[in-house]
Amino acid sequence: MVTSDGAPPSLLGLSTYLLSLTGKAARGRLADRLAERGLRLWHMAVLAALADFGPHVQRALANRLSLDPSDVAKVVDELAVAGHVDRVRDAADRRRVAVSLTPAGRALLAELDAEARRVQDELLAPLSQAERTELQEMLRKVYARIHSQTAG
Amino acid sequence: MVTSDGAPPSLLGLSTYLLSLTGKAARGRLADRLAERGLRLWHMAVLAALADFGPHVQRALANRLSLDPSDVAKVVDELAVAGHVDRVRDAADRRRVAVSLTPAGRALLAELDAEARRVQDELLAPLSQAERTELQEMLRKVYARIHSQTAG
DNA sequence: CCAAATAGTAGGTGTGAACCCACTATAGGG
DNA sequence: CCCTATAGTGGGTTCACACCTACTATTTGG
Repeated sequence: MVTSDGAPPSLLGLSTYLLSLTGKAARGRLADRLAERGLRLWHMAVLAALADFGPHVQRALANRLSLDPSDVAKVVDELAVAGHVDRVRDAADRRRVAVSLTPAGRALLAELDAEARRVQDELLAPLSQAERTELQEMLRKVYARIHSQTAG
Repeated sequence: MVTSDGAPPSLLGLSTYLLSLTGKAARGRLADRLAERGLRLWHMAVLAALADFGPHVQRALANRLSLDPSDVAKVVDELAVAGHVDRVRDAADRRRVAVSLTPAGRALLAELDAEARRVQDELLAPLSQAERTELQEMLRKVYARIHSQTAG
């Protein structure tokens, strides 16, 4: 009867599985940091979208982040209550709500970004700088494919 | 007001985030395939552990897979009902239950492995063979670190 | 000017995952 | 022989996430 530990090699031979394990670790650690501030990953994603592209109508946020509009409403609401984003009703089309970053939101995002980089340093510690760059590039390629498939 | 789509670059610049996105995609696709057979990832993990290391006492499975013993019981129960594993009460220590693969279970695992490789080919399509090998190695290193940290 | 489409929102559903506790059966040490 | 530890198990909790539906307010096209 086996008592030794260690994950099954036949699973670790599958990049799919390895990717899902490391992804889970990355997600989990990042989520933990965010949870300390009462936030979830989507809060950070929304802040990042606003920082990168400026104010969005909620519908646009939903499209960009591939998140359900009703879930966007909830996330935005929480961010607004906390003072990290502003919501202003569009005067021309009163159905629309423009969401924009507040200075507090921008500052928060900077902190979250720093946290994420700390998680990253910790997670990718066994990799050289060159390897990290390579990994980043490969993941980008893979992500681009996933994303285009999802969109198309 | 922004209307274009595409994820925020500031997120895609974080390997942590990319890893979590690609990991989610990998996990999701694999889980979908498994779901078609009424299985979840843990079922596959248990089958793989048994195939790689032979029969386990449930406690040992729990340790190896870092899964709660009570959850192991549930997964093993489902596999046993489906005829993929055998459970036999240890004669020497009647508290223990030895779990082993049945031929059906071994066959199932082979199919699941093939599915996983198909998912992998699809997911890693944008990468060359050399890159896939590199990715695999890097992920292994990262995983090894995660695993040792969790264990220690 | 009305019908249809659209933006936002409230509320609810189902699922996987990660835990936790209590309980039974059994074993083993003092 | 009893006390404690251990294996397995059933049951329940909490959480994030992905969805879906119904409804209001508003705009727009015919």
